[in-house]
Amino acid sequence: MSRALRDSPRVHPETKKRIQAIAEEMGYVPNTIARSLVTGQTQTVGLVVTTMTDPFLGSIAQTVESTANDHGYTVILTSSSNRPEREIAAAEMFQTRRVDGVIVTSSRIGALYQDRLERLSVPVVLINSLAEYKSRNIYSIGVDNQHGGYLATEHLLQRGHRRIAYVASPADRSDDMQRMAGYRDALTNAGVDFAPDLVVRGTGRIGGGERALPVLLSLARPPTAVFCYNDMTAIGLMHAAREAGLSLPDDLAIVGFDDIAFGQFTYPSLTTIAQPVAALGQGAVEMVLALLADDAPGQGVAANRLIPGRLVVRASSGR
Amino acid sequence: MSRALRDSPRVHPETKKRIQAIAEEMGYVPNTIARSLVTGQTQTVGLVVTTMTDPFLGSIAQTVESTANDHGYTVILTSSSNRPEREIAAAEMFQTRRVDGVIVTSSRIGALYQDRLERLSVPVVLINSLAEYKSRNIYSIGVDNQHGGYLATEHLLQRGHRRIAYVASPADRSDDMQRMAGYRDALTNAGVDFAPDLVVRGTGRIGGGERALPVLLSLARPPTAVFCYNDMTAIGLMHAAREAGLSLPDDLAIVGFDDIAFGQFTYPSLTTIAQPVAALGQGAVEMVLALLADDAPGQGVAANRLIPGRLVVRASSGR
DNA sequence: ATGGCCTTTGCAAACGTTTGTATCGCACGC
DNA sequence: GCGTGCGATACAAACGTTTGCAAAGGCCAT
Repeated sequence: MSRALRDSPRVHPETKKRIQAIAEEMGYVPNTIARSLVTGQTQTVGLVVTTMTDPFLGSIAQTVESTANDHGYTVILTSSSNRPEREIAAAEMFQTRRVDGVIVTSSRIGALYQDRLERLSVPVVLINSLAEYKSRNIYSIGVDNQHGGYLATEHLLQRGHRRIAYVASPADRSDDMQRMAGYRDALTNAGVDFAPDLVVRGTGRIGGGERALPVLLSLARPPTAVFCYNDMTAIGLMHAAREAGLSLPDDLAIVGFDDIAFGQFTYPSLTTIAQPVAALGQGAVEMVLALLADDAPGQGVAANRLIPGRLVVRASSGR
Repeated sequence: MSRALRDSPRVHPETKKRIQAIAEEMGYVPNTIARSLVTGQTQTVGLVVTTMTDPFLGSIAQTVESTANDHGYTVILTSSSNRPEREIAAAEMFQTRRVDGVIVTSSRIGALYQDRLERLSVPVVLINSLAEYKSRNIYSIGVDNQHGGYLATEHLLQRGHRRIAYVASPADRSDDMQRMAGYRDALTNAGVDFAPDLVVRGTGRIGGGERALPVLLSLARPPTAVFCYNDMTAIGLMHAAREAGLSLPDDLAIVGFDDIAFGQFTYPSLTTIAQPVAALGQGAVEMVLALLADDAPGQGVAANRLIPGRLVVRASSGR
């Protein structure tokens, strides 16, 4: 009977119609569980996200869910809150649930975590993160952070700024390092010396940006412009600057990274590097699917991808 | 062997230890699929969210995932984008995947959709939404919208405002109607006549707030204060007002609803009604679990709940 | 030595599918 | 009348668990 509802070669189209009608009438609903047990496929991908509270990650989750759905796959959601034990637990859960693939966003992939992911022996695609070491079944897709950092800094340089600070993310995240590399490249290209004291470590969240302001203002020669690791940081920084009575963007020009929707509505509106959100979410799902379809890994759709970001000029970087 | 890994009564603790050690050594990972097939429980709840892009819904998703996880349940995510056909598809998917329960957020539950949900014959808990008609297995938890609307309006009245507008959500959503009822109650209580032209329909998103401004300003007697259906609407309205050269909050006092994180960082910072996000997400999961544990529906944890919101006073409503 | 209790071990049914193989009936062309 | 090919029909194994039942073995009190 399963043939009548799915296969074609062996069963006459008309009989198929008839059986489907009867099934419908009886209120028959196929049981994916049983199906999965025998086929060894769950038509399921696991998604790990650090926090859904961040609207950028929310957008990623949205496109991942949507394109997975379009391909007949279901998404199992876990949020790690950046806590390693939750990440490990998620990996174990994926294993017991026999997901067909895994997508991880914006996490720093520690050795322990990577080990777990590898042992799943299903395709793993990292969005905006890098594995610690090369691995057979771990692939990645991400924005070109270095290029983005370059664009942002170049933009500020073109506006005439020479003392440009960088408010970084917490630990040594790879995306942060790359954005900073782009920042340094742009400075060097313009003949501006890199000054280590102009790099301040934030948190990637609003509070980090707020706390960066006093540090920057206390410098002997404070910056006239700041490139921030992400929009949340930039928003925190702008907020603190306004509280401190600074006039934006005249006293301090600011550029963020991500292009979250709110950037348009901050005051002043936020100049930023737009992440190709749809391309990232969609691309990640398509990579997983290609790898499942046994496409040659590392080639075509299944190749690691680096997608350029786009400078979005608004008010916070001056006229 | 399954007894050794789970049950206690029949197997000696020491033997249990030994067997677990061997299982560990062999790299044995239990197969939830097979387990579900025989037990008829998937340890899974389906979550329907209109869009993950809205940070309020992201927070809800976050707490739902987190507490479900704490109870050993896994979350299957779907976002409906408010499209009925996706909601129907989600309900069908939940059925084929045999989820143990379903949580739906902020959706308007049409008759067709409700019918599908009912046919799942598993507990369904609605967050901030109302079913069209009573049903056996559909329960709800939500913020007390009417009370919230009352608090917001009362606050503006206390600030001396008499012409207070309301920017509503799109269709006849029940939460919108309740918030507006609270708004009217507060006006009546203060002896202020309700003026229908002071109610403008928005979209629940930023654009709706932006488009409401010209409508309000074109009135013969424009409002001096506005209560908005939600924070996104308020942010759009504030943005448009600033663009129009109005000085906030002096020219226009504004109150939102939800208390999304960004409200602290808008300019001016946003006075709003805080939703009890954690209580909603956690409560919804606990209701599903209580209903699964066969607790008497409608009583104790399994009773429909209405949780009060809280007025958060910031700058946008004036001093 | 016998019976009773407890722990361990073993076996098999069941869950709801997919999938391979076998059988059957039937119409067709030779 | 006979092989051929095709669609329908039937049957059974397999997927990896849980769970009930039976049997076996050890220990103790009688």
